[in-house]
Amino acid sequence: MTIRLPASVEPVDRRIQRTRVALREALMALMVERGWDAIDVQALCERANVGRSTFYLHYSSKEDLLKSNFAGLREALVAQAASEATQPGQLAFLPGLLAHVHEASDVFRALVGRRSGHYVQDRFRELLIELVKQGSPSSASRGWQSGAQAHFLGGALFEILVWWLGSNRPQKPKDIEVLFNQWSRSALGTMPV
Amino acid sequence: MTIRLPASVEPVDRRIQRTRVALREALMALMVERGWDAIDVQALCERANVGRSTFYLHYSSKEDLLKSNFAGLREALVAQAASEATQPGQLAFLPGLLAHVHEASDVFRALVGRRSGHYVQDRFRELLIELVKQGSPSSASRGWQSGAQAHFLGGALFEILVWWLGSNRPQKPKDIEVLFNQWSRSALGTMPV
DNA sequence: TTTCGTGTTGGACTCGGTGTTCAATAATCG
DNA sequence: CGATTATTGAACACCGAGTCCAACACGAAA
Repeated sequence: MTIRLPASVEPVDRRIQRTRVALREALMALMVERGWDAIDVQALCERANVGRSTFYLHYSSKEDLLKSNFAGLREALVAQAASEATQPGQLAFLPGLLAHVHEASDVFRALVGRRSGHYVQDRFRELLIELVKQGSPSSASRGWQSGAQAHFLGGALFEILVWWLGSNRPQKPKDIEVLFNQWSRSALGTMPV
Repeated sequence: MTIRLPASVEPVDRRIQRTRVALREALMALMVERGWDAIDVQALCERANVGRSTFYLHYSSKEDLLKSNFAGLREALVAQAASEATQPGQLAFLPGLLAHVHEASDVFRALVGRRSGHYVQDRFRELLIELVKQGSPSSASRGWQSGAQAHFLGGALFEILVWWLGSNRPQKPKDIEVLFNQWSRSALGTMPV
């Protein structure tokens, strides 16, 4: 159930690849141990062993760096959701997402936790909403309500994850899945109106 | 249905009151016209016509200023929810909240919109979650699930508001209320399990 | 291997905002 | 009125962002 990240293909020069990988890993590590807000470009470069001017040759800011790495996660989740058997009245990508979050829980805890910057959370929330929008049975969304529905479910899912990762009691991914499916039934249109 | 803000009582000296009010109003105005991120202490003081050193005598940062003003909104909403007739299976504060948001929609659009800082959004989301936690029928929350439930509903509500305020089509508060109540039924425990 | 092109480096520099201090001043309260 | 307390603005040190550039190092192709 492991989801493989980017492996993007475009760049040619090894030096470019090395610096980008180094910066990505530095970002992950620093996010886990410091939290987003406490990261500055200085520290990023020191950890990645990269010149500060080099950083700006690749990214315009730490936000830019994060955004470009998110694209990989996004693609992985979308692809994984597409290959999943679609149950009616459930979100296809949910099991995969939960498993992934469970595996890399320290990273996601950093992504979403209280110490993590609000910028990061926002990007992640947007990602979830978009996943819901693509993955939910469109039969239940009548016209203008579909946008609201995606926001409702995406917001709920995001906050459930926040709670889950912040909770000291170790719930299993399946527990969360059951809980979410149960609570979202009336929003997913499985219920008689 | 207008909700009156603070009018907090502790301070005595008029000068203190004046500067605090001026700073609050400057904050609101600047949030609407610039967005949270683009606000710095400098601008806050200029707009409020207050010395910069004076600012730091009252608040340690713009975050601090915001937080202390949020407390007022919070109390107002809680009080208003308490005076509302509690329907089973519905959130008591919802109509009041929606009306308030509808009235001051430009402020809330600034609070929650894309240009608004992520910090602000987070504070507001926390507020909603706490309101849900207090206002939801505790009968439906069995043990450890109650925290998850509050997060689920709070997150969903927050995102619905984001969508509403970002939507160009003018939905009425009542529309949103109906929508939310319908979609949250299975999470509020009104449904047979 | 050599050469050419390109990525990298670090240091210096400007810019802007932060947070603090202090003595002079102004307003409030009793 | 007089004592108290808040406000002011200027000066200051500090830090991180972002830019620039000449020297350098490394990778790719010949």
